[in-house]
Amino acid sequence: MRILVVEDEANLREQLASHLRGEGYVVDVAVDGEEGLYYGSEYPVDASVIDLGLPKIDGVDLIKSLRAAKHDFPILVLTARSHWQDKVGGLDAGADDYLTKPFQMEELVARLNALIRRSAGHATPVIVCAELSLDISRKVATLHGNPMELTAFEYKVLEYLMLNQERIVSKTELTEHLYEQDFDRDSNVLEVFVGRLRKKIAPLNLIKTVRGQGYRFGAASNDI
Amino acid sequence: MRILVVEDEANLREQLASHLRGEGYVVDVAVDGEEGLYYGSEYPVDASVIDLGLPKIDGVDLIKSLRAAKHDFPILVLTARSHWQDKVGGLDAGADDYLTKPFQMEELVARLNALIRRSAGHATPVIVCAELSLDISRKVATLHGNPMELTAFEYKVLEYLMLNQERIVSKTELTEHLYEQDFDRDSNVLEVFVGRLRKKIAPLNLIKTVRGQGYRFGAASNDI
DNA sequence: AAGCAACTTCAAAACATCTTTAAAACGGCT
DNA sequence: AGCCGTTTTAAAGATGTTTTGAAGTTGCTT
Repeated sequence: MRILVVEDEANLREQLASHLRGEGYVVDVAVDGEEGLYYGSEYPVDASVIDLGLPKIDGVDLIKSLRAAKHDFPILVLTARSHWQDKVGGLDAGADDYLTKPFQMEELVARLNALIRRSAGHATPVIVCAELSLDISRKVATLHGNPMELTAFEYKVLEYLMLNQERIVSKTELTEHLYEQDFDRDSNVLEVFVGRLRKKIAPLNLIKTVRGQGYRFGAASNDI
Repeated sequence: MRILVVEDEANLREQLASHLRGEGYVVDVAVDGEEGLYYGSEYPVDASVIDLGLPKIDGVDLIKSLRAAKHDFPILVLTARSHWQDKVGGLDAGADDYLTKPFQMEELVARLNALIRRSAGHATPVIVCAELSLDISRKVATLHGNPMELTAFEYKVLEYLMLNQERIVSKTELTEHLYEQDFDRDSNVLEVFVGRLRKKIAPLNLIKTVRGQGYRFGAASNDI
């Protein structure tokens, strides 16, 4: 999952970036509203953390611009406690949630997780498909009731596919959401991971290949 | 479908070309306005992506020249965000849509798809003919309500025929729009594909042969 | 009936995807 | 820091599907 962080204060920015990377997210960082708008338009971000007090373009204006440009990824705004009233402006502009500084990283991660999950159309933190279920908040997959042994990357691939189930997800889309930008276009890593996932969830045939287009996760037997 | 890309910046040009090819388009690339005018006049392009800031002939002038030469394929212009006012000049010159840089490839592809479809005279993304319907945006054909299993090329042929339904489409026209320029003139590939399509949509007789001229797609029983 | 255009069938070539393997990178540990 | 086990990546070969070329058949048209 790709997160855009827009924060001018260097310290907090680095802390956010490194913590989110540690959680397994791909992170783009922007130091001001202008850069934020650029990254938001250029990359397929899944969610964003935006500080309201920003140079060049103010946080509220950034959110308005992003929404005007039809970018509908979830936005979590950060406000200083002394300006907590600002949050109303942020939510009005199109943000989805807010957090007043200072805050706990755990809480930010939890909220971000929830936002991403809901924006993919899942109300609950557990996605179930046949005998396989995925607990997004705990980052655990369960097969036939037993927790699966997945590596970090296997989990990420499975999570992305399950969050977008029944939809064809191209390899390009997967790499864009799961890797930092400089990624070798003609590598076969994803095929290897899909292969491993298939082996682990066998005999369930939940990950279908749509030749020339990508993969589609789902229990549906009929093609699309 | 044949797309003309006119973009001077090498990086973006290659990205555009490879992404569009990945989407199944035939792509001609031009590095400046002069080349753009040449390709636009020489090849039967279905749509074009033109950057406004171009060497030799400026994007706006290129569009004017193309329109003056009665080329009426849809044009999508790209403008830098800092010169967003340019888009007005582009649209005035005869462009059909615009996108400010930076943008996401998915959006460009979606807009291009819509432009091509509308220029063929279809307002909605789903073309229906008898029991057969084609969803251009999802690239899926449906027969009697069931999704059809079409290979990439079968789909392309069907799409071209359905977009130009009731009109006689020659084999030359099909090859020019569906293949890169170096194509063996006396191959019978198209006959093979039309044969396969007919078999798959049988018993519907929607693809008629007009001997000596080409194929005509449509439910109409009377000849033209 | 001859000539030509279009159709059908089949197999080779080209291509995308999958599998396997091993090397490289990483993380935790002393 | 250096070692060891694990995870990720690269590479190469196997498999399966799609596309193409070729040869033969059908069937209009004159």
